Amino acid sequence: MNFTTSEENYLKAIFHLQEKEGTVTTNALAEKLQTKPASVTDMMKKLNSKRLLHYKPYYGFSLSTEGKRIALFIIRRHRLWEYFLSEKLKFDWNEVHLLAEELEHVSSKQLIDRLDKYLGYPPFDPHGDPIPDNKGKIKSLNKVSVLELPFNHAAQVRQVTNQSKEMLEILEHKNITIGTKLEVKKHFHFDHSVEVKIRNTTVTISEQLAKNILVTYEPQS
Amino acid sequence: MNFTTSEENYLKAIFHLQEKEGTVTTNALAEKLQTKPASVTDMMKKLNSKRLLHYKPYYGFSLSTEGKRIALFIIRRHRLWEYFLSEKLKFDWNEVHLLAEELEHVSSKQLIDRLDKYLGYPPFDPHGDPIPDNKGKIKSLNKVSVLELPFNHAAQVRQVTNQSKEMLEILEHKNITIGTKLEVKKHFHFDHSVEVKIRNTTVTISEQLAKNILVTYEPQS
DNA sequence: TATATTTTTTAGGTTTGTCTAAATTTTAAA
DNA sequence: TTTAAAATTTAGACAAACCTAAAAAATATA
Repeated sequence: MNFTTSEENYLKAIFHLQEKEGTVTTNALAEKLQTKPASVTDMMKKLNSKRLLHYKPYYGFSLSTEGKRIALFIIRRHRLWEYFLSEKLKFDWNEVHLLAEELEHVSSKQLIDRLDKYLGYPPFDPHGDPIPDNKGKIKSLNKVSVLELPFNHAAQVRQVTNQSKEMLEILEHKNITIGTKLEVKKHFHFDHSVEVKIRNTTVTISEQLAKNILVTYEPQS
Repeated sequence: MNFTTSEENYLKAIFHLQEKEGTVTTNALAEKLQTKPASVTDMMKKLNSKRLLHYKPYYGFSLSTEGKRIALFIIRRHRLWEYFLSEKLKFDWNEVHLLAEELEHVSSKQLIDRLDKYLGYPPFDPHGDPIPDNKGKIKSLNKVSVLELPFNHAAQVRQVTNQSKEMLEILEHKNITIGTKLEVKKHFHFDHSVEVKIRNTTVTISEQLAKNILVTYEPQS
């Protein structure tokens, strides 16, 4: 089955909202897709008739198994292109999203599988988000914020939950990016700031910042 | 200015027909784009009003300077993606066209310029067709068919004008592909077949085949 | 619980790119 | 040069994906 760009964008948006908020409402979806609630309702009827979601007027909607499966493949395409743009074409990891948004709708399975192979089957995209494999499976990591990280554990930055300009500015200044390795050394109880060791230097990070930096680490066995 | 996928396909098709046949007719364009003459007329009006072509009802049409400029950029995108698919993702050079047809409509100039750089500024695509540079300039080669090639000149296969299944079959069998180096040794007057040296072996090629294989060579200085 | 507010849907309209069938113009043939 | 055939355009419709304004349903508030 083939889907239009618009259908794909709806499926992807529903998937993300479902994942993040638990539920999806007509208004939230309209907001996310920069469109009007009435247009969302139109599309819900269409996707419902294609059995990609469960929908009852006024009762809300959610992706069907098939809808989820397709959303995961769209996300796979998106994240592989993001990886390509960042790794091969040397785009900054915060520039790749919009371009991948367009490339993801080229849907040849063979193309994507070969791209995957060419890139060396990367499990995570440049933002630290997992890339579904060619069966739609995602390798999920146990991510915690720097705030929750225990002392003296080697950890690696995986994701930045707030991507405002201000946030990116401070990250750039402190030279923290996806993949950066760090270790928490100390908590200051006065303002809840955190002292962190990065590449043999020590920096202090505010509570707000620490909260928005997600890392992975190996819990002591 | 930004154009729809449909507009871009029309511009590209007109450019190719103009180049190959000299003129473009409504029917020929409809045939090429697998659509109906009435639809072509509709689009001609639209492109005319955008000043991308010169159009007078019943009198025919041709690309304006601006239309040509844009067509060349679309062709640039198409051929760079073809090169990428063939060179990096290891698709066969006769499989890349359809995929490039989709990728070419992702129109970010920055993306294409970086792709170009990443690929090493290739001047020719896997079919031997020239890739316009980032100013729309194409490096044109003096191509001749194997039939017209003088004796004992090292030449290189650049293009195959007939791409039927039958043609590709015989090329594959004889191990001739874009980039293959060859030299003409002899003409047989009886059936106009040509004896050609390829990689230290000698093969005979029929007149029809020789006519459809275009090569470049350095004329004796 | 009745009323006000918010959310969602319906009704009807627009644009883009397509179509078929009919009309018009050009070109070819008698 | 008149007629027949072919090419092209016009007229009117349709599907997809939007929109606005109004109606209906659900939720929150007095």
